[in-house]
Amino acid sequence: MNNLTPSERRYQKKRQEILDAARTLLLQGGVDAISMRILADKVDYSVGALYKYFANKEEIIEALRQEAWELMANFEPEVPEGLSLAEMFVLSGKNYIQFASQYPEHYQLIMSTSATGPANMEAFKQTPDFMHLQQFVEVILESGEFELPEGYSPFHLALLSWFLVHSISLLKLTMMSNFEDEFEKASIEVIEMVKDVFLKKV
Amino acid sequence: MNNLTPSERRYQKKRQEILDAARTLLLQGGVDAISMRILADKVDYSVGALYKYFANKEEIIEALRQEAWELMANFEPEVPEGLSLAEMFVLSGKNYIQFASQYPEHYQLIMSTSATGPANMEAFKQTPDFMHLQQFVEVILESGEFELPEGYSPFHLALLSWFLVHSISLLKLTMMSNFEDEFEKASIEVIEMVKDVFLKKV
DNA sequence: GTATAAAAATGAACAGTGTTCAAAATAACG
DNA sequence: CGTTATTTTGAACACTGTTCATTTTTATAC
Repeated sequence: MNNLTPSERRYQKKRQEILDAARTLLLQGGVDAISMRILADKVDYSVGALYKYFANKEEIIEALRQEAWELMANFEPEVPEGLSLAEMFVLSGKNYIQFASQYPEHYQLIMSTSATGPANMEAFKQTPDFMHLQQFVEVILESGEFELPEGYSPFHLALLSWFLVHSISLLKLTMMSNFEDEFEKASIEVIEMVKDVFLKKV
Repeated sequence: MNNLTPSERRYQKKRQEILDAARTLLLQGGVDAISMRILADKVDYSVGALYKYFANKEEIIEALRQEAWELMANFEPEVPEGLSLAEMFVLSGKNYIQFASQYPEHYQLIMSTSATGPANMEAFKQTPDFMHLQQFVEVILESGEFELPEGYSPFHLALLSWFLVHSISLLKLTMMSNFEDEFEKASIEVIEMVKDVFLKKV
């Protein structure tokens, strides 16, 4: 069941302990609050010892970013029954925004990916969350509830939707943080307008 | 004409000199490249002397941010004659994105406004660039080229447009920097789709 | 159980960062 | 010129991430 040597087990345990402390610091004061010395204090270690478990600070942050991605992937608030696909379109937008609000540091960590982004458009399209979004958009279009103007593909609508929720989530945490409730309300109205304007005319 | 004392003139001149050097550093390596010691070197000053001209580093950055806002406000690429309002809608989106591409450090400086954002929605609406955008949207709607679904105001369309160009500009500089051309192409198609879907049906 | 070899933890040191402040140099004014 | 203000300096403080020789701990062999 456990084919690791005792020393390997201890190693992994300590590594996780460091990561736990780093996550606590992240949640307390954002990514800038993660300091190697403070981190060493929290896990009752010397500074230098941390570098036996992680090559550098960025590797710790990268591990937390990975965690954040998984957190977002597994974030699935309850979906009420009996909704139309168009209504679910709005709801899933709300859910995305809700995740960012509920886990602001995690969300910002995910989005501050200045280092490693997708290598090309194809790689971005295969990002789990965008792929999921595009598939959902395709379902709505095939159902006939939504209708695209001539010359555009589901990809365009998925990208539009992603721009929306991405913009709203990030702005809510930064520029619009002084009036986030008012901002979110207006933002959701915008999503609803997008829904209405893509609804198939009878 | 010049009612400043010589000492005041020298003071302002030196202040500008510091700001010029700071701008150079900004353009070379982004906001993180602005270091007080390096800055002092560039203007041939001691570190401490800088603090007679600016209270702290953030005040220098804030001054550069102010400059960046003005730069963006005065950024008006040539507009071809004989375009329809709908076509101008797409073009002004392109122009916004072009500014961000042409002045990436300035644009990111503007958008990294985690410190000072508008105090409330009303203040945001009166931001020069958003006000300009909303007025333009109103013109298109009044002309009859665009048509809104029932229950929405020009504000909603202006906000949607702003979300789009904001998202595209920022993503192009960060997450999608590995394939910015491909990304911009797809992004503009999204803007065109938004144009098409709001076009008044005959 | 003890000696030996390997792995891990330490704490000082290095090169940075923004900021402060007493002391020295310069400018302004009577 | 002498006195008072102002300006400039450079050292110091409290941080930051990272490295490394030295010590301590753990694992292995006898």
